[in-house]
Amino acid sequence: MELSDRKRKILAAVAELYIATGEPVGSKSLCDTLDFHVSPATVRNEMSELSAMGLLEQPHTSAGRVPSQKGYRVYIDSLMKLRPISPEEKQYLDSMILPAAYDPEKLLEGVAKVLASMTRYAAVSTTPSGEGGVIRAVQLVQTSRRTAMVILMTSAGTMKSRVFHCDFDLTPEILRVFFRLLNEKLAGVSVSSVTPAYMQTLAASLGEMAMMMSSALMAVAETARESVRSGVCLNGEVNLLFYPEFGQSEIRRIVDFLSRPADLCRLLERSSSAMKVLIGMETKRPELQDSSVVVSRYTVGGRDAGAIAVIGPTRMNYSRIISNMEYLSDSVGRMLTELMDLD
Amino acid sequence: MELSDRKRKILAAVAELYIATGEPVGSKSLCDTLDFHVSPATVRNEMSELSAMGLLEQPHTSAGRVPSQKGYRVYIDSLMKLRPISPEEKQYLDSMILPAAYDPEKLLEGVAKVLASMTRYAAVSTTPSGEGGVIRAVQLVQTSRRTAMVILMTSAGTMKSRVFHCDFDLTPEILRVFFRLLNEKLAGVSVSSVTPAYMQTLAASLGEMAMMMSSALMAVAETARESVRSGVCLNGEVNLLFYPEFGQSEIRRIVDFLSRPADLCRLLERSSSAMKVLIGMETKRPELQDSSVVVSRYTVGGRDAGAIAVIGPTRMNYSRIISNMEYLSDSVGRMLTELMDLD
DNA sequence: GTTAGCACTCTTACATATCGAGTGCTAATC
DNA sequence: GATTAGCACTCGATATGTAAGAGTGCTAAC
Repeated sequence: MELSDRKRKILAAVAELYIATGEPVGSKSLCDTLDFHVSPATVRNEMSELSAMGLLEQPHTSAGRVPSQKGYRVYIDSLMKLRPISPEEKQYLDSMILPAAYDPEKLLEGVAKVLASMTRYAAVSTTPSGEGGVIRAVQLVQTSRRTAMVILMTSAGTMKSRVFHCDFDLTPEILRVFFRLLNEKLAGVSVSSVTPAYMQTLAASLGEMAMMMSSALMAVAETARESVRSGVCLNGEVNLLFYPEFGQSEIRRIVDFLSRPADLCRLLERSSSAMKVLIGMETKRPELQDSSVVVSRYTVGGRDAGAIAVIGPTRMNYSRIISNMEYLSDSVGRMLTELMDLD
Repeated sequence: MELSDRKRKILAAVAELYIATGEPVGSKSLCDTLDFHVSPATVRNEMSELSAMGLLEQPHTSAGRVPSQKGYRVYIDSLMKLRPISPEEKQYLDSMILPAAYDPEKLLEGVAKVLASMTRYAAVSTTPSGEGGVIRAVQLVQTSRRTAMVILMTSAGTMKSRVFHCDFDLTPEILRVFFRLLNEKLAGVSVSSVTPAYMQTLAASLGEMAMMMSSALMAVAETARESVRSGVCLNGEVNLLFYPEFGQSEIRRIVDFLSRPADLCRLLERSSSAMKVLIGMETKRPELQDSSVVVSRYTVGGRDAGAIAVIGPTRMNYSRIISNMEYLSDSVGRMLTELMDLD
């Protein structure tokens, strides 16, 4: 179905006005915002046709129009003008994420936080998964008399740490021996294969040394497990309170959904395009039928690695969100790529 | 003012019934729960007197009674029976915090999370502050070709890490030299004195070495700064949505308050007793006039170090919360004390 | 001191009336 | 043929009125 130029302008104006105010848009107020002169009656005729085409809908007969999901789709895909990110926004985003730039986990946590505070919606980020990568190095540092930290780096750019405790006093000597041993045995090994069972067999081959360091071995297994899983950071759920279209019960349902990492991850799954907008039921989740999700995937070293996303009401400021997210996922990708130093 | 035994029982019953149901309690339903027989009329007379004493109040004339802030105070201070924590609860709490037992930050984060999920209220925890402590050790570990992690441990039991980036390739040799240097210069130095300015003067004394490692020096200053500050972990704000006495606007006000770490910290400030219950306006915060806060401070090595807290409606299940929190703050204190190995 | 009885109060729910925003349709106009 | 003014109509929002019900306080009897 063709859309006349005027219809396109009207649809865009309805979308933008509704996004800005949250009120259904009537023919009269719409006329004021159009850049060409027509009477409300004409606008009414056009809107009536847009309704017939399924692009606009009315909450009730005597109310103004609101974009339908299909309407949003058209608006986003072909009408919306992407407002490029402003220098101030850029600077703000940079200042918030740069301090954690070299620690993937902290970085993605920071990204979720800044995204939530900037957009005033709920934000999610996933840390890159080490799946498919191999262990690049294991570090071992004493942190107190009987505790030490294991740090495990993978070729996929992940870095996980864990502190463990021993029943005897650690010495630099012990740590050095164990460090050499760990790296000998594990460097180059695929992360996913380092399960507790694998560590068990490794332990068996170590003789009495293994007994001493069983907690360390378990800590390594644990970091490996965490490296494989991609972590999910959630932030700003409470921002949803600020949108009157969400009642308490809706927010509860949404928040409940967001608190289930598995479901959340499925929502962010990789797709053909880096940027994806899911409107209402396009999410295929009844909990999100009145929400939209903007997902932007980032790449590390040219490979898809994780995603950042924003969840808010369908009446979302897509143009602003998208430009901010493009910048952020780009930054994240660059930072993490730099960390990998594949060279 | 003396309270007859019967009045005490009635006040306690009103409090408990109201806490359980959220509905103002009337004389009739109250009669059913009392363990002695009196008629509703008698109960009414007693309740009327309790109202006159300011221990109960009525939302409106034709409604049941609700404990006043003073009423809750009396209930908590002298009527409430502390239900000891159950083995199942203990096990659940342990299972959630043990994995992170040896990392103060992760531990307190975990505590806030488990506290929120267990109580269904909002939960806060503060990480121990290193203020007044001295630097015990600085560790330096390579994490990739051009990045390394600084880990700073203090005598107060804090441990902070940060990854930094260099413009040249790091070698074990460089790190070893720099490690020795850092520990020579910083071990035993008071954490609070390690400001960026301090690092500047330190750098000056290092000659060309300093130029190379300025990012490392800044990272150390940064970890020192973070060690001094006690971090605040917030969790479960959205749980407040489940209490009908909070409307959207109240929740918004509360959440807004909770998002200001400085204000939040003031609320948790140390006090004479380890466990403190603040009811409504006792918090001295208008945002929390309908909320209660239960604060439990934990000690590390015998010294007050931080706090965990729960924020919920005044109609809070104090008895359960308090016993859970006692156990948790005790566990945290013990774990962190073990970490310090002051010996 | 306790209790039954009753009038009174106040909230809640439901029905009814009114107002107004916004529409769709028709007929006149450009 | 497209545009517009005019107007009847719809339906939500708001206000008002009534009835039901929960719970009280008071009085008088036990």
